[in-house]
Amino acid sequence: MKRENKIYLEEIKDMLIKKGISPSFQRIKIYEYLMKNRVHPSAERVFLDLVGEIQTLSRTTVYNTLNLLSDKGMIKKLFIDGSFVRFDIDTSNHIHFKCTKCDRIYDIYIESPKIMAGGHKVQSKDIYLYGICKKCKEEK
Amino acid sequence: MKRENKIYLEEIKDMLIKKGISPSFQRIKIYEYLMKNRVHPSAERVFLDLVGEIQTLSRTTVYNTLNLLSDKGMIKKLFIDGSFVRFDIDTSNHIHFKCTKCDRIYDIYIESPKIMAGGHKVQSKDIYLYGICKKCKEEK
DNA sequence: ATCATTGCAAACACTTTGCATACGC
DNA sequence: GCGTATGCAAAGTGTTTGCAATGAT
Repeated sequence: MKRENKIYLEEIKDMLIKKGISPSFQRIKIYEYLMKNRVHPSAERVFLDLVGEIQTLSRTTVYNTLNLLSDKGMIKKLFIDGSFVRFDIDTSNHIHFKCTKCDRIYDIYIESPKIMAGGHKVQSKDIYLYGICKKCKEEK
Repeated sequence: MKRENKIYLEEIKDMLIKKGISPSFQRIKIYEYLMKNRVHPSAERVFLDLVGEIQTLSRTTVYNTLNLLSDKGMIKKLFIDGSFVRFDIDTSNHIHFKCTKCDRIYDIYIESPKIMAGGHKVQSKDIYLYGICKKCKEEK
């Protein structure tokens, strides 16, 4: 178990290096957090959940790291909330559904619709769905 | 010309009343601005462009009005920019393309793709495309 | 010893809130 | 005259920046 985790961390280290990011303790832990908590957390969420374990952690480092990972294409920023950014460790081609009741965000894997953009060169595409999720529907 | 504009303003007045919004001078002018400037402006943009004409206008009123119009479904908030909200007077079903070079936003009218959301109840859908627009491509 | 990363505090940008003034019916 | 809209200033959020201290090689 402990050994498994160690391997995990080594893998993260290698991924960071491969992207040209020096694998500091904080950066590894932040990336690990995103791997283990696939809830599209905000920077604040990452900070609050990690600061217990890493008491000296600062928001600055969290923001810096998340921006760095995003710039290097290791994570993706989601603008699904209007007032703050969420981060997605899954950079593969998928879309998001946000439940307006419980605020959970779900990954939806569909083959992305081909959209003609009237002569503009499309480089990326964000699709956000909003509504009531399965779980909330059933609870109702 | 002047007469035409008058009619315009009367129509806006009626639309506001129909939605249960009392048609104050500022509200009419803000809505009129959005009708005439279909560039998906930010609140700040609306404020800066109108404060020349209406010297006493305040940002508060602009924000209040835009939120009110949005709550009543007369305009739509766009979260295409991450750090600030843009407003779209066209609430019909369409999507947006943002040029990452000139920051212009284009409306794209397509028949909206039907997206299955794994059992969740989808109530609304935002599709944002990013890339280089026709104009910027040609200038290059 | 050098260079990069961290973390604090302050600054920032966008938006909302509290409240007194002014306006419209 | 009464209720509502306005507008100022202040507060609130989420994020970035400047810079000194720390850490890694």
